Amino acid sequence: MIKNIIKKKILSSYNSLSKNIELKIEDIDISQPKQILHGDYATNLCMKFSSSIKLNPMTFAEELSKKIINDHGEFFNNVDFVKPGFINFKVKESVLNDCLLKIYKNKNIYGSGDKKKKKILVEFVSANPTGLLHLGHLRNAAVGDSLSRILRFYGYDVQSEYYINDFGNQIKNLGESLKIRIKNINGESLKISEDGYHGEYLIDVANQFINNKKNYKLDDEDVLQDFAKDYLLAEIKKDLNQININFDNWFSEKDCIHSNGNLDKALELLRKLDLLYEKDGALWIKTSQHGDVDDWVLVKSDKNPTYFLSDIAYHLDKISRGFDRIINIWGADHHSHVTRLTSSIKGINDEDSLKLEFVMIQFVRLLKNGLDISMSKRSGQYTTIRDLLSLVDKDVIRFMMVSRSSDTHFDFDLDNCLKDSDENPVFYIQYANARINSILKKGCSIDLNDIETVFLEDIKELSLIKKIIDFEYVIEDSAKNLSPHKLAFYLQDLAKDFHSYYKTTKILNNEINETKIKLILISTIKSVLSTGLGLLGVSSPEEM
RNA sequence: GCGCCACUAGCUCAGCUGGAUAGAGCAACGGACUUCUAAUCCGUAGGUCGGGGGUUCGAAUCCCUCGUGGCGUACCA
Repeated sequence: MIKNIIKKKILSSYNSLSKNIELKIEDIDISQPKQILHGDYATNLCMKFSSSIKLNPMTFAEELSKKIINDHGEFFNNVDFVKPGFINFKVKESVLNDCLLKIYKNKNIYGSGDKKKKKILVEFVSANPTGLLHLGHLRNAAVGDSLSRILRFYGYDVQSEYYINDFGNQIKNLGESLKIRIKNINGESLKISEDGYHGEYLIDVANQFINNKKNYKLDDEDVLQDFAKDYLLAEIKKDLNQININFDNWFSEKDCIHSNGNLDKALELLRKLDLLYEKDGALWIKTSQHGDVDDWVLVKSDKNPTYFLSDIAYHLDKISRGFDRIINIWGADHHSHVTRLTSSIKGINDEDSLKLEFVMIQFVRLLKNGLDISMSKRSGQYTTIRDLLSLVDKDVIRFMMVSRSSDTHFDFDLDNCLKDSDENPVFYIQYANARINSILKKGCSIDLNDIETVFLEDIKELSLIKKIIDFEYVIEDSAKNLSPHKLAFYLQDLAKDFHSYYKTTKILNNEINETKIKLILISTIKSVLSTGLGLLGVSSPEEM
């Protein structure tokens, strides 16, 4: 809002200088200086365009800044030009106050973007239904869900989707492993094969199977597979639900790809485009023609399709559903699949390949007492989400998992998260929210509806208003860069500024008008905090 | 070998679509509770942005190169 207003003012002043180059509003960048003495906002316009305008940056900045302050004195307190050619803006206090009041009156929707009329599909987690979700899936889940929420809030029509790999070798192995567990319970001493599933959870599944399927026989593979898959999928949903994640779509590979003839359709399409060839009895795709270093097998010499063929068919299905953008959130261990898939789609339709976007999630390690406990010693399996939930609050888990850039490795330190103090940023933010709530409750008899103007001039209050104004840009930044961690950092900043303000300023005091205005300020902060936390899937308790 | 990601304060990390004196939290040190929640605040200290080159008015940011670590590199999924 405010940045756009500034851009327009710069542009109108620039235009009246009649230079040889025409500037567009997109050419103007507004940044926020780190140093307070540089003002509230700044632009590098004069350095950026000095050469094309054929003026020394400082001369240009001097001319333009003088013109701006002359034209728009009602908006700016001050417009400075400084070396090496920045123009710094100090916005009038009344402008900031007007912003605050406007935001307060729209606080329920503040920060949300205009409707974009674009559909986005965000696919994430998509763990095989052959076991419980573990640490490796957790960061993916948190990032995917937060991102979906942020993009939706920013104005996109977003659908979240979980792709269920319920077809192929893994499921076959699952069924066989279950069979052995059932036989074990019945007294047969058999061992699960090396590529089977050794986790103890299958013992539970086996017991359930025995109880639910009276007179069962173990010769029907499908029955065993389906039972195990359905059981584990239900457990996965349960765990996701625990951390506040609910998918819009659950997409079954078996039902929506294999049973629908989508594999053949994909092959037919690829064949028509001359992207296939046979070698050594297998069917290959010419991905190397469209950016990959290698070609890949789609149908093995034993005539079974590879996973990659299903993946292509799946993405063709996504595309056919009319999404403008298709975002895949994948573990970094799958990064080699990115080129493979985009090359395939590029071969089919280059424009479609542009719709594919990827967020790669680097590994998380779980630390306790400085030691890596990602892998449970007892079972040799990764720590499950369920195990983690028994140790750490779900809000802390959700927040911590999006508190770092996705493409950096992340050590999740349990010791810090178990403390209810400074080291735990989630409590810090929630505490700010709770503190505000406490004041609002105490002052609930005060009517704020009759306030028509606010006038705050304390430096802390003004910088809080600016911080609130930032929220809109943080959402934009997070959405455009697919980076929920930017929001996480912002919320910590805002909470910090509030705590500091709280310490030095009495909100409820004898001066009723002043109290009202301060209440408007903190109530807006509370609203931003809880909106922001909500976008990260974190709750905002009213009391702590 | 090749590819992807990372390397910034003691630790964990922001900043990377080039901008002003490189930031935050924790840890360390020193302060603040007759106060709307001290789960808080204020202050001090802490840096060769992995090394080296280049690009330009300007590089943590872009390019090249080397090093270190993680992850990939299937007719598995």
